[in-house]
Amino acid sequence: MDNKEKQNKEYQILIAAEQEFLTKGYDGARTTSIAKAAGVTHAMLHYYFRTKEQLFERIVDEKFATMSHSMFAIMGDPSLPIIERIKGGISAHFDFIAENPLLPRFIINEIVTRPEHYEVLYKRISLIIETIFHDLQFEVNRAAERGEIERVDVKMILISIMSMNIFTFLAYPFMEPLMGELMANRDKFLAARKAENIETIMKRIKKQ
Amino acid sequence: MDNKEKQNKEYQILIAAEQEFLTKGYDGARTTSIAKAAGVTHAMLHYYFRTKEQLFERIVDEKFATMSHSMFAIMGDPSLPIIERIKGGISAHFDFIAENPLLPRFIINEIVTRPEHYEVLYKRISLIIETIFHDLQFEVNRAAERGEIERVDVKMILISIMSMNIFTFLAYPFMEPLMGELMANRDKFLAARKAENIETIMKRIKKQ
DNA sequence: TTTTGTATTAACAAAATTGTTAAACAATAT
DNA sequence: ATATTGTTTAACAATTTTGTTAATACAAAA
Repeated sequence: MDNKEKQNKEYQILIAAEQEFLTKGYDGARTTSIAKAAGVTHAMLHYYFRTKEQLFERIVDEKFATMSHSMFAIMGDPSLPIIERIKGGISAHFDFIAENPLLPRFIINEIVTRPEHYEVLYKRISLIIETIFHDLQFEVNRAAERGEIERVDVKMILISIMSMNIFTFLAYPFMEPLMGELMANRDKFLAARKAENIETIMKRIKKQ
Repeated sequence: MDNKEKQNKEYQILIAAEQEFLTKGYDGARTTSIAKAAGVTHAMLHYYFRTKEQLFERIVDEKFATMSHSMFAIMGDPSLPIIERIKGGISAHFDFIAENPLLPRFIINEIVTRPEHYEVLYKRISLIIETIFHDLQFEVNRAAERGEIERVDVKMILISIMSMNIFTFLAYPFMEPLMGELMANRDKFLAARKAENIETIMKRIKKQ
């Protein structure tokens, strides 16, 4: 985004819309509120995007693309030994969500409340997921044959990784007031949580 | 709920409201839609509950109570050996969420979008959590001294348990179309997932 | 059987929210 | 300079949604 874009009203509306939709969801968002935050009259919003629905679609598309990227992060670096690769994958995925902490709730709410809209999208993401699965499962099987790790179902491991990484941010506002000292310092907590997630998965796959 | 209650219009409205609020959230819910589902005119809804907000409060109170119960489930049976106790706690917590699969999303959305409403509630839940923590941490420390398990931070373990158990249901509609065979049969998948969560936590706390 | 309180309906009112339009204005090309 | 095109504003329209009210039916108590 160059300087022109920053002053550009259309762009300002997109920025404000992203914030509004991510925090309040489609139903909770108000086009007037978005316009106000963007510093334009609400007629401008309709001029550029016609309807609330169309503006929303723009944000959804971008957010689903972002989510695809987070899937790639979990894949790790294929040139590393499998243990290091999985460690790196967990860490990269965690960092990715940390930079997009509002993303998981947004995606989940969308999918749950309007599943019918996302059939096309599923096909795109399915391909990514299948590729990651096969590649990782192949490496895991080889390492298991060499006796380095346990023979595990990679799909289950990936679900566990996503669960622990994503839930950290999904439930953060809920847990924070409940956990006292443990979460007093956000950065410190997140670092500890990332280490814990890695440790948990490592222990799950390592040979006893 | 006896037969009278089932025919009772006030009760019918509560049933319909619960369904509507849990699936669509406060903003997405419509009082007219609730009234229609309950088989009454929407004036009746206002007659019994005055405002949408008050009707919502009723549902929120009940759901937060349900959530407190889920916390107790995770505590397990204190008369069992620590390993069995934790296994039982994970299993009971998983089953509890399985019976209330819409609960986590509802609670998280509420807390995130209106944190200011819940200060009173936090105090109540904090007490529960603190009690569970101290009791479990005490048992874990004793078992660690006897060399049965690793010395671990129970708060971290509990967060991991909640993450894996809750995320299963939070993201189910999202993962289901992506996972093909693995999730073809819901009951089978849930059983496998529960076993995986228990296995993961056991490996995390067991002495190598 | 009168009275009293509760339940119910239909019509209406108020507010919020999204969306439209005509006219003014600015920028740019011809 | 003027025509053209795109941008902006203010006022308005339509719809949806929540909430109210007056009239009425009904059931229980006095």
